[in-house]
Amino acid sequence: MPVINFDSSASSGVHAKHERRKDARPGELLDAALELFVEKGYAATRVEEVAKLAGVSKGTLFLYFASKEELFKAVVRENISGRFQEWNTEFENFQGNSADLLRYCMTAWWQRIGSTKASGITKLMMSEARNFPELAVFFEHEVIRPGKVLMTRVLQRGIDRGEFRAIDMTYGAYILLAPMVFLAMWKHSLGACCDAGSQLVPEDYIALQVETILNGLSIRQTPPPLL
Amino acid sequence: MPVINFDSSASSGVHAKHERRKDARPGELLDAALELFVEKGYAATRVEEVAKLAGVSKGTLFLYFASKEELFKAVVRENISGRFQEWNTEFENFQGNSADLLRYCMTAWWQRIGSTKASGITKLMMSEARNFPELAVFFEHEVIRPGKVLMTRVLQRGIDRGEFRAIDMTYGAYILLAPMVFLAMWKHSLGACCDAGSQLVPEDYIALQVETILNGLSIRQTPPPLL
Amino acid sequence: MPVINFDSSASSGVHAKHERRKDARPGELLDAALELFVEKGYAATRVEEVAKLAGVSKGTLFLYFASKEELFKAVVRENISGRFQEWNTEFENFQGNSADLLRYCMTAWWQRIGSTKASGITKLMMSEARNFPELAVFFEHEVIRPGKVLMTRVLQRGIDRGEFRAIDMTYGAYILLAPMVFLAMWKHSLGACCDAGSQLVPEDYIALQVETILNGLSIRQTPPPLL
Amino acid sequence: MPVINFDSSASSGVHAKHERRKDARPGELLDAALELFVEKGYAATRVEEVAKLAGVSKGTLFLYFASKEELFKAVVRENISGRFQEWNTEFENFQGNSADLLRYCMTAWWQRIGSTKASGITKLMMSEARNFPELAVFFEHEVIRPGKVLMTRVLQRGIDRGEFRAIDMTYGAYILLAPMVFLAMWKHSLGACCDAGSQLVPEDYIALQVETILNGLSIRQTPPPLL
DNA sequence: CATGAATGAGCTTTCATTCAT
DNA sequence: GATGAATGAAAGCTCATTCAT
Repeated sequence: MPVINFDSSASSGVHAKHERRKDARPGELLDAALELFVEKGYAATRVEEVAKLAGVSKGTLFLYFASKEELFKAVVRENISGRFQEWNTEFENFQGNSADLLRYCMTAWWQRIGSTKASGITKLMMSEARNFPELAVFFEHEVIRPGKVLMTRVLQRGIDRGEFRAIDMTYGAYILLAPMVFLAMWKHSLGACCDAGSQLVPEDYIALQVETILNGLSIRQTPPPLL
Repeated sequence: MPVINFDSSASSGVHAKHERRKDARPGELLDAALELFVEKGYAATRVEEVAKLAGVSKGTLFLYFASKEELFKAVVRENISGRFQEWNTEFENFQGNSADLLRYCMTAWWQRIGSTKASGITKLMMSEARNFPELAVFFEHEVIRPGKVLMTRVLQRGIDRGEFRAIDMTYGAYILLAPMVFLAMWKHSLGACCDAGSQLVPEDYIALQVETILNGLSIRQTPPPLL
Repeated sequence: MPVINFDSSASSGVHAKHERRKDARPGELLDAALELFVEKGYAATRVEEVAKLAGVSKGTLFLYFASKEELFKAVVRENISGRFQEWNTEFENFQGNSADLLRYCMTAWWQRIGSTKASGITKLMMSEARNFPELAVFFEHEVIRPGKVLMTRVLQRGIDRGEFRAIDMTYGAYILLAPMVFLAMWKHSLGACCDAGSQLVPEDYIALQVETILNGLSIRQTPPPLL
Repeated sequence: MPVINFDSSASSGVHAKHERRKDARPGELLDAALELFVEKGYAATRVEEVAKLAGVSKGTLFLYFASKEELFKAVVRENISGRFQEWNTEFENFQGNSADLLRYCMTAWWQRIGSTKASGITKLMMSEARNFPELAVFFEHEVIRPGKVLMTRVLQRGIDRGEFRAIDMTYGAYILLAPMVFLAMWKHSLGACCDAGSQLVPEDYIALQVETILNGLSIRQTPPPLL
């Protein structure tokens, strides 16, 4: 049995593994999976690499996650979709005016998602949705839809309170989503490998987008006629 | 690396099609590759499919392009080129006010890029840049940078003429780029495979974004204080 | 090979069940293994399923049986045993004519073997004997040979008493064995998964086979000339 | 490139394969597949082994057969189901009496199927149908059903011409099928690995079964009363 | 005694690339 | 030039078996 063990002076010649605690396994695997999915994308990430990064064997990964697809879904649930409840609560308890709420939304998004690996998941889904329709449907249900609902409620709150002008709510949410999704994409694509990336300071970009949007939603403005 | 570059033989950016059968081969392969790369992305496109769509055998493809990667580079070279010269000229000759110019920019982008396969290349580059750093640099130089310059000039024109308020020009261009890139991504990802996609009518989305941006750039607005 | 053989501890062929919890373990494992081996065959049965059905962990199974193969052998040892003694006694005590004896044989076979899990072992052995030559030899000695002997005695009784015509006894037993083995196979293969299976009512099939065989063994018939 | 080539004094160091004619490939693969499927069963046969036996690589097999399942289906079509047309024609053109027809059927079956590897396919299907339901359905449609129809027609011909007594046709075909299927099973299971196997001379077994069945179908016999 | 987390060889299938024709 | 048969290194996933607890 030519097993080479670098870890320790294992008592016997036979494999001496089983070294870690089982409770931590799923979390370690999810961390490793997030890391690699964000770095390489879904298709290009090998489950064996995920396992290796988590310090376990290929088989162990499948002990905790039934398939690569389920692993990915768990990563999404862990890092994104599970948080909407908290965010909805924050929204409902928010006391300030709607401009401040909108500012808070976007800066909080940056701090909690945009600046973390979680934003890489958004990038990944936009990149690979077409080749993995089941994942796309899952992501749409778990992330896009609740995200759109929340953004719509933020805008509607402003309109209802007379703070924002009444825009078409069909696409209203995209006014807020587009800058965030763009930033997530940018950060994990061109921004991650070109000099150009260093030219975009996310906090400043967010601040500019927020203020322009707020100005754009201002009720004091008579909108110019369409083309 | 026996890479054949067709740019040199084509006098202008718009290359001549429908030449004699033999000489048309590489062009047909590039067309087929564009079609499939846009539809499925780089990694998920199989060279055999490209060859079949071009009506040749797999072996023939490798006669013209040393590898899948070289094929991809050739596609980018062929399709992303001197369009900015034309657009810069249009910009310089534009007679109307800056609001109309901005409207024109975004609707023209949709008609010429967003609604065509060209937007698929943008999507693909944002998706796979990290796995192809060389291509990312190439794309940044050839597309992103001139695009940013043009958008910046549009905004600066408005500020200089007293039509837009003076915003920070470092990231100003992204106010216009983010909605366009987001739309290109959306169209080729979640919009292409989820029900949610059918809810986004590009022309309406563009119109709302334009008007909100214009309102946001309005000088009549005293911006609300930052958080 | 720490193989545990429970045959020696069981006084007779019918072993005592429902002992104390601890001692019942191996028996529960054997029952579960019989169930699953019959249902899915040897190769397709997973040891984890056997353990789960027996209500123990995978590790426990390997505590009692050195390997999957040893488990299988134990199942065969446990379930194929001294039934022939009983049957031979029944044969010797049978009072009626040989046609009725033959009828009795085949209907009793169906009731005691054909319609029970025991027929699944016959099916499994016929299916996987080639991959387990040792087991095949064992099965031939313990089951096939005594069965053939018994069938031969039934036929010989009829011939000796002038009830059946004198056929070649070398293969005579197969006239009775073939329909039974075919039914056992059919029931556990195509009959278990195709519509065709529902068309075969075992009792009717047996009845028709019996009567045709009896007619075929009739002495009143001048056999037609061979080809 | 440590490729070892024993076949020839290959001109260069790079792999020198492509040595065989392409038209023979599918046939060679089907032969190899038949060989191994019959020897080891469906599940236990590795496609790589099939390829190796055919003298090609794993990838080449998938060039001709989309999957292991399709390979198996092709083997069945090649060796069994494609022959029913011929057999039906033989049946329709048969001029002799029905006893001779029945004799001809079973001896021809032995010569063409029973004594060849094709009988191994029947054994395989009876063994693994339950674990591969799709294959079972396929086999039922392609082999079992037409076989049953043909056997039924043989019996019906005899009854219609007043040569056989009128038995229940629901299971009549099984009177002929059971001895043949039993023989196929026996030959490829216990008969292939036990001494017992050598005791069964197929031609004699077939002859005895045929004559007993013919006698059993005789109209001159008043059937004994059922139990 | 009993557990079940962990292993890793092995399976079917894919696909960029090669090269004799 | 052009072909397409052939390759073989991976990939995702399974499961009998081990062993620290």
